[in-house]
Amino acid sequence: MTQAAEVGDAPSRRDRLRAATAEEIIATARRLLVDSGPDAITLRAIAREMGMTAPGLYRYFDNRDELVRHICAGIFTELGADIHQAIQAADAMAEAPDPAVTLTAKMVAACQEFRRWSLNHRAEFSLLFGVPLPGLDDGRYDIADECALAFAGTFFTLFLELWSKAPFPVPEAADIDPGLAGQLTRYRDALGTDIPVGAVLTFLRCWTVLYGAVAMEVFGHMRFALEDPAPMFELTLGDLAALVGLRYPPRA
Amino acid sequence: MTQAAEVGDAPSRRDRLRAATAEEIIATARRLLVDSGPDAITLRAIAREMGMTAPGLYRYFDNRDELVRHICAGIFTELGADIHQAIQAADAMAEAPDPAVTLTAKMVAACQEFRRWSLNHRAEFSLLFGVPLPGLDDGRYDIADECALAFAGTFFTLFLELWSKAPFPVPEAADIDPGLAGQLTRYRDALGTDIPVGAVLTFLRCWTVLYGAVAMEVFGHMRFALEDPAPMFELTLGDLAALVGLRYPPRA
DNA sequence: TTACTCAAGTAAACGATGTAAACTGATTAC
DNA sequence: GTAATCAGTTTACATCGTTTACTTGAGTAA
Repeated sequence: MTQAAEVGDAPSRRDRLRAATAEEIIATARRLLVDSGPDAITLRAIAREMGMTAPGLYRYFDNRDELVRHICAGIFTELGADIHQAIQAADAMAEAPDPAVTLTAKMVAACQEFRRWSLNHRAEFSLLFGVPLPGLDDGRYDIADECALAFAGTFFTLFLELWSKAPFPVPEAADIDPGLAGQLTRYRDALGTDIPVGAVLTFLRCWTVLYGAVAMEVFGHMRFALEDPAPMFELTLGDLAALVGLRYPPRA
Repeated sequence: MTQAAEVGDAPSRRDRLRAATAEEIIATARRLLVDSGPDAITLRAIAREMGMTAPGLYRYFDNRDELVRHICAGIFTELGADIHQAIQAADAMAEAPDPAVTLTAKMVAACQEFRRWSLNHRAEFSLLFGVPLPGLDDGRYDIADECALAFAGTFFTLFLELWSKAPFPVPEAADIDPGLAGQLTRYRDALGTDIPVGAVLTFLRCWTVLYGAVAMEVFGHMRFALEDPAPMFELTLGDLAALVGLRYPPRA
C-alpha cells in the first residue's frame, strides 16, 4: 500500500546514498523559489525534492525562517557578484580617453544590472528588499545581514572609485545635521575608509534613489501611471550621475 | 462537552442579533492587522471576533485575498484623508506673505505626514506598498486600485496647486523620450488635466523619490548604516522641494 | 565479534491555515 | 401555508510549521 503510493520523480534517500548538506537544501529551496514563487518554499516541498521528510530538515536549520535567511544570504552574494561582473564588463568595454566617460559607463552598468536582475528575479528581490521577515526586528545579526553588507560593498567599492578618480562636491561636514553626522561617521568607520562623511551621505542618497526606482517597478506600484517604466529609469540614472558629479546621458 | 468548551469573550452570534456587514468584517480584520500584524488576518480569527465561523465569511468575500484587498482600499482612503488633513493644517498655520513659503510648508507637511503615518502603521504600509499579493498581476482592476488612484490624487492635487501658484521648470516635451511621452500623455488624460507632460513626469519622479525614502525606512533596509534616518529624510525633502522649484529648508 | 554511541533521518501527531460541500433555522414572498 | 432565500453552521480536506518518539546504519572501543 504505502509502497504502491511511492511517487516517482523525487530522489529517494536510497538514491542519494549520502547525507544531505545544508548547501544542497538551500539550493533546492532556491530552485523552488525561482520556479514557483516564495509560497513554494515549504519544508515539505523542499524535503520532497531532496528525497527526505520535512522534520529531517530540522537537523540543518532551527526553523523555516533560518533556512530562508540562508537563501537570502546566497541571493545577496550572487547578486553582488552579478553586479560586480557587469562593472568589470563595462570597464573592459570602455575605450574612452576621458576617465569620466568610463566611470559613468561603469556606474550606469551597475545600476542597470541591478534593475535588470531585479526585474528578472522578482521573487528573490522581494525576499531581499521587500518587507522583512517578521521577528527579525530584534538586534540579531545573522548571515543574511552579513551578505547584505557585502552586497552593499559592491556598490561602495564602485563609489570609492568614482570618488578617488573624479572627486565630486559633497555636503560639508559642518553643514550636516550633528546627529546624522555622528551616524555617518560610525558607518564610515565600520566600512574602514576615510572619505568625508558628506561622501558617505551622498552614497546613501544614491542608494535610496536607486532602491526606490527599482522597488517601485518590481512591486508594480508604478503601473497606475506607466506600463513601461524603463525610460523613466534612464532619467533616474541621470539623477544618480548628477549626485556623483557625472553626466548621463553623456551628450547633451 | 461542546458547550463546556465555549469561549467567553468573543461576541456570539446571539449577542449580535443582526447579520454582519462587509464593513464590519473589514473593520474587524483591520483591527487584527493593526494589533497583531499581517499574519493575524486569518479567516478564523476574524470570524471569531465577529462571533461566527470562518466559512460564513464567504458570504461576503470570494476568498481571503479579496477581503485583504478591501482592507487595502480602506487604508488607502484613510491615509489619503490623513495627508489631506495635514495639508489643510499646514495651510491654516501659514501666515507668510510669500506664497512660496506657504506652498513649501504644505508640500513638506504632506511628505512628513506620509512618513510619519507609514512608520506608525508599518503593517498597513507593507500591505499597501510592499510586495503585492500574488495573483494580482493580471490586468484586473479592483477596489484597492481605485482607492490607490484616489490616494495618488491627494498628492496630485497638491502638485497641481504648486504648479498653478508657482510654476517651476519641467522637462520640455520635445526632450522626453517619445515612448515615455506617450505614456505620460495617457496618464495625464486619465487624470483629466492639461498640464504639460513634463510636469506629469516631475510628479512621478517626486513620488518615486518619496516612496523610496519611506519604504526603505519602514522596511528597515537602512539599518545597516543608520539607526535614525529622520535627518536624512529632511534632505530628501530638500531634493523634492528642488524638483518643484522650491527650497527646503527655507533659509540657506 | 560484540556492545555502545551518535548522526541522520522517519513516522505519527498537534494545532494552525484556506476552502468546499452539505446542511439548518429563520425570514420573506406569494 | 408553502416555497424560496438569506445567513450562517458543521464537517471535512489538504496543507502548513513544528514536536516527539522511534529507527537505522555507520563508526568505534573493548
